[in-house]
Order: sequence, then C-alpha cells, then structure tokens
Amino acid sequence: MIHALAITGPTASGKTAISLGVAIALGCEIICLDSMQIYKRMDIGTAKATKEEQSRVPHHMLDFLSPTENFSAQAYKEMAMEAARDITYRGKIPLFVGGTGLYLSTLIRPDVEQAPESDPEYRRKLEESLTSEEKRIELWERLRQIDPVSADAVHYNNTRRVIRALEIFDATGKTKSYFDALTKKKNEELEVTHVTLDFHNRENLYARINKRVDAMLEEGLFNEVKALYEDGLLGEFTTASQAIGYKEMILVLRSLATMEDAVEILKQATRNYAKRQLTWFRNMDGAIPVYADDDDGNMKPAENILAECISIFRKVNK
RNA sequence: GGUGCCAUAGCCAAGUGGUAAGGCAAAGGUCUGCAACACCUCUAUCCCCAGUUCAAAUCUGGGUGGCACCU
Repeated sequence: MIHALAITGPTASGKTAISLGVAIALGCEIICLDSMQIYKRMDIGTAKATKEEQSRVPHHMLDFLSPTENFSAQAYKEMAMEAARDITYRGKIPLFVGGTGLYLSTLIRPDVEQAPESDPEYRRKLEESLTSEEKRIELWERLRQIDPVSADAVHYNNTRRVIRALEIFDATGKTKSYFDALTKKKNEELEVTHVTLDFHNRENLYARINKRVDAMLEEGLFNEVKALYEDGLLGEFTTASQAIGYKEMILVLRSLATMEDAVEILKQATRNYAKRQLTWFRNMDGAIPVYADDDDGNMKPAENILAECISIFRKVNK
C-alpha cells in the first residue's frame, strides 16, 4: 500500500508554491497531476514550476510528452503509479499536485478489466452522422436500449460521451456501466490524503487569475505559442492545442482575433475553467478543503495556508 | 434654446396591440479513456407618471436620461 498526498485546487490558487513548501517540510517528491504540464515546451501558459523550483524538489510526470501526442487518464494512471511506487521505495512520500480532477479520480480507482481504448475513426463516423437534434436523441435512445444506466448519466447532447459508451459496447459486447461498476471500489494499492484549495470569496480567485494572465503575457506567452505553432507542434485536434492560453494565442497568430480580444477571451476561459475545477474538487469524496481566504473574504498570508496544509497531512498520516 | 432618434436582465440584443426570442457574463451542476474537453440547469415583467383599450414593451401625452444635428 502506497500512502500519497495530493494538493488540488483551481488554476491560480497557489498550488505550486504550497506544494514546494509541503514537499520540503515532509520529504515528498512531486508528481504532476495536470493534463497540460506534461507537455514539453508548454511552460509559461501552463504555469509549470520553474527550473529553479524543480531543482529544489524532484518533479515527476512533467515535461515529457510532445504536444503532438494525445494522452489519456488511463495512461496517466499507469505512469503516475509507477512514479509513486518508485518514490515510496526510496523512502519518500509521493505528493500529487495539479488541477486535473479526472486524473485524480482515475488514480484512486482500482485497475481491473479495462474498457477498450477509444478509436478515433469510430467516433468520427458517428459524429458525422449527427446532423440534427433528432439524430442525437436517436443515438442516445440506442444507448438507452443497451445500457440504461450509462444513458441516464449523460445528456443526449453530450455526444462525445454517448459515443464512447456505444463504442465500448460495440467493441466488447459489454456495457460501459459494467466496466464502471468494476471500478467503483478503491484502488487497493494507493491511499491518498487529498487537500483541495478553495475560496470563500470567488472574487479573490478571479483577481488572481486576471493578474496571472497578465504576468504570463509579460513573460512571453505569445512567443512561446508562436514558436510551437511555427514548428507545427500545435495541430488542430490535439489535446495541447486546446490548452487555455494556447488556443487564444493561436487565434491571434491566424489573425482571427486581435491581441486585446484574445486576452479577454483567455481570462474568461480561465475563470470558467476555475469554476469547473472548484465543482469537481468540492464534490470529490475525501477532499479536505483549505481556504485561501478567511470568512470575511480577506486573503490569508501564504505561510498560514502552507502551515494548515502541513498540519492536515501530519495529522492524517500519523 | 430648437429639431430628430433612442431608452427591454450585469452586457449585447429580438420583439410594433394578445401576455417578454437569443447570445455573452454571473451562479449551480454532470463526468474514467480528447478532461485546460464535452455537456446540463438557471436569470426581466420592458426608464418613470398618466391616458386609450377587453388587452400596452408595443398606441397617445408629459417627465427623466442618452445620442445626433441645427442655432
């Protein structure tokens, strides 16, 4: 059994700084829990820990994949578990840090019989047939015939997930809910103490987001994206090209938006994303909230937040 | 000072007599294989006052505010 710690929270909540403090205090190595920081050369826009920060605490799952490659939650889990085992073996504590809720959810579920990998061709064909709302409902009805549990969990407009569920059935003859049921239990190999950063007053987070976007631009976000784009590394349908900060700069590069507009779109997209992250982590079983501001909405000093996290981790891991 | 135009949700905006479209934002939520994705829910009595009418955001008068032009 591996005991690990996790620090999650919305973008710009201060995860990186806190994680370094925790890692130094408790003897951890950091495993990146982020779907975009895994990519090479995407440094500024993903707010990756700097080289200097990385030199103070060992980081894993960071900066290893070409932006042209797609990744998946399952692939993440396999690699991250490998890293966690290795860290534990060397007598250190694995500390997961990042904002990708799906990756953490996948991580704490058991490895059992796996549903097949998704086939882009299968998806593309079905997507092309969905030309109207009636067609989308029809497809969803088809799913409901074979797997009512999965169908009820997904809206008919969410074609991406409807198609996925159908694909699993067509490929294996078993329903998606069959595979889901297998993974309802805990991952027997991993136990995670999960602290999530939250805010009493959303405005505090939004102010940090706006400030951070401005800082990214000053640090040269546009040139970072431009270089990747010109080197052909931001293909149209890749995961990397969907990254917030990157897709907006691409708009500018393709003259589809002015820089001024792109910055506004970027800030807005970041705020929307942060809200989804808050929902995800708040509703996750076992998440222990640590607030970055007090009841009156005043920001707490960074040392206090760090101390709170450390004390929670110490208490639980006694 | 005069004339004309305009006034609908936080913003943009449709609606010209029959009981307030839509988009964005905000807020809440869903979720195992593209997740920084995809998707769902949800927000008004139409500037104010008076009148006409069975019925007014829609017509009339007055007021207030804004814009344009004229002097």
